[in-house]
Amino acid sequence: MKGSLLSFKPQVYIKDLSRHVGEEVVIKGWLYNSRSSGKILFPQLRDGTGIVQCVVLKSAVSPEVWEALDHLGQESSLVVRGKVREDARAPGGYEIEVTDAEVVQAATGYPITPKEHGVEFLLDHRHLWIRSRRQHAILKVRHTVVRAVRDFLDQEGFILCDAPILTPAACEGTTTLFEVDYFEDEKAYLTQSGQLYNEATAAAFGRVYCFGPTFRAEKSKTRRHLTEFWMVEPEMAYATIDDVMELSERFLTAIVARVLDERREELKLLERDTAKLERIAPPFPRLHYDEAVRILQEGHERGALEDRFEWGGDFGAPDETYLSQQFEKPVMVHRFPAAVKAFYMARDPERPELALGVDVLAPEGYGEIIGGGERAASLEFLEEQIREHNLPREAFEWYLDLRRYGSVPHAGFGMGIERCVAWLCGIEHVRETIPFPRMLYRLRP
RNA sequence: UCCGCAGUAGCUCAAUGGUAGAGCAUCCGGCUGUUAACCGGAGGGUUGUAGGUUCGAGUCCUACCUGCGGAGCCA
Repeated sequence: MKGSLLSFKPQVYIKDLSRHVGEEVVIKGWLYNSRSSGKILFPQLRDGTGIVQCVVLKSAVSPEVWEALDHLGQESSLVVRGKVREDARAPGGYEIEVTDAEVVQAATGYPITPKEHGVEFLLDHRHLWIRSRRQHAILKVRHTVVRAVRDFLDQEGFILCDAPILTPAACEGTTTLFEVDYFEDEKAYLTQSGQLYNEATAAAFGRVYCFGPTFRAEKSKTRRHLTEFWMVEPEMAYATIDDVMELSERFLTAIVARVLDERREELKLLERDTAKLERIAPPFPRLHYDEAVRILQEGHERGALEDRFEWGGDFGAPDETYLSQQFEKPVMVHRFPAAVKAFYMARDPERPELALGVDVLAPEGYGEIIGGGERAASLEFLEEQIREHNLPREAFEWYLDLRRYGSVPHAGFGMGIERCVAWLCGIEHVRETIPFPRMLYRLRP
C-alpha cells in the first residue's frame, strides 16, 4: 500500500543494526550502489549513519516491488523492510533480507559514479559529493573536533561569548577584507578575527572564547587556504604567553584524544596513520624564534631548503613545513620579531624588538594551526601602535577603553578548524574539511 | 598579482599533422551470493572560445576564457 512504509515507525538506523539481528526492521535511505544477478539483487542502502547491503530475492517479494527495485538508479530514495542477518559475505558484516520496499523517488543519471572524478567536477557537485564515504568520514571528524573544542573549553571554565561578524575596521590592518555596503556613511567589513572583541569579553568574564566563521579576501590559492573558514579563539585575562602555550598543548591533546576515541572507523577509511596521532601529548617542543631561524639556516646549508631564511622575516610555507618535520609533535615557535606581527601584541620586556606571540605548527607539514600570544596592556603603547600602523583611531576608541579601565596582562589564541581537521584526517587539502568550501574562484554550490 | 600545468562523450582518459576512440555512467538483454560484480548490444561529440599556418589541425602558432598546482599573505 502506497505510503505505508514511508510513514512507518520506528525507523531503525544502519549504525544500530547489530542490536537488531534476527528482527524485522524498516530502514529509510538512499540507494548507494546496486548489483544484480538475474533473480537476486544486492542494493546497498545508506541512511546517513552507515551503509548496509540488502538482499532481494525475486521469489521473496511482490512483482511490483521487484519491478521497482530491479533497475533503480543510484541515489534513489527508498524505504525497505526486512530481517537483519549477520553474514560474512556482506560488506559491514550485516545485511537485510528484503521482504517489502517502497521507492520514494526514483533517480536517474546520478552524476557521481563509483569511478574516479576530477576535483573540479566534484567541487561543482559538492552538494552531492558529501554523500560519499570519504567526505562523510572527514565531515564526521570535523563534527567531533568541534565538539571536543567546545567541551574542552567549557570544562576549563571558558564562557562562549561570540564576536560580531560585521565589523567597522580591520583587526590587524594588513589583510584584505570583504567590504559590506549597507551602513550609511560607513564601510563595514566581514570579520577576520574575533580577537579584539575577545579582549573586551575576557575583561568581563575572565576566560572566554568565540567560535565562528572568519573571512579573508586574499588571493590565496593553496591547499591550506579558504576565503571563509571557522576559527575558535579563547582569551584569558590575567594570563601570559606561557599560559597560552600551556593551554594550546592541552587543548590540542584533548582534541586528538577525542578524535582517536570516537572516529577510529573514519580515520581507518581515510587510511590515516593513527600512530602519529597517538604520540600527541604534552609537552610540545618550544622553539624561540632565534632558534627556529638557526634550524632553518642549517636546513638551507644541508640543501633541504631552497632559500636561506634571514632573521626578521615571517616563515613561508616551505619554512613551516621544514620546521614541523623536525619534530613528532606540534612545535610552538615563540617570540617573533614585532615587525611581522599584529599591532596589539605585547613586547618581550627583555628584548623589545620581539613580540610575545606564538605559532603552533602542526606535524607532517600541515602548517600553522594556532596563532596567538600575549596582548599589549599599555594604553600609551597601543595608541602609538595604532598611529604607526595608520589605523583609523576612531574605530579603536572602544578597544582603548579596555586599557583605560582595569587593563591587565591577558593572552589568547586562535585555531583554524579546517587546518586542524585536515591534519587529523591526513588529507591533502582543506577544501574537503568544510561542507561547502569558499575559495578564490569558488562560490558555488 | 606572479610562476607552472591542463581543457576531447555525462565522468576519467586515449588518438606520429591524415576516417575522433576506450572504460565507467545511461538505455535494452542475460545471470539466485554480488563485493568499484560480470557478459552481450545500443545511443551519445561545434575536441574551452576566437583567429592564424597548412592540401589537411584534437595535434602547430597567437590571444582570450575556465580550472588545477604552487608562491606571497595568513589560520
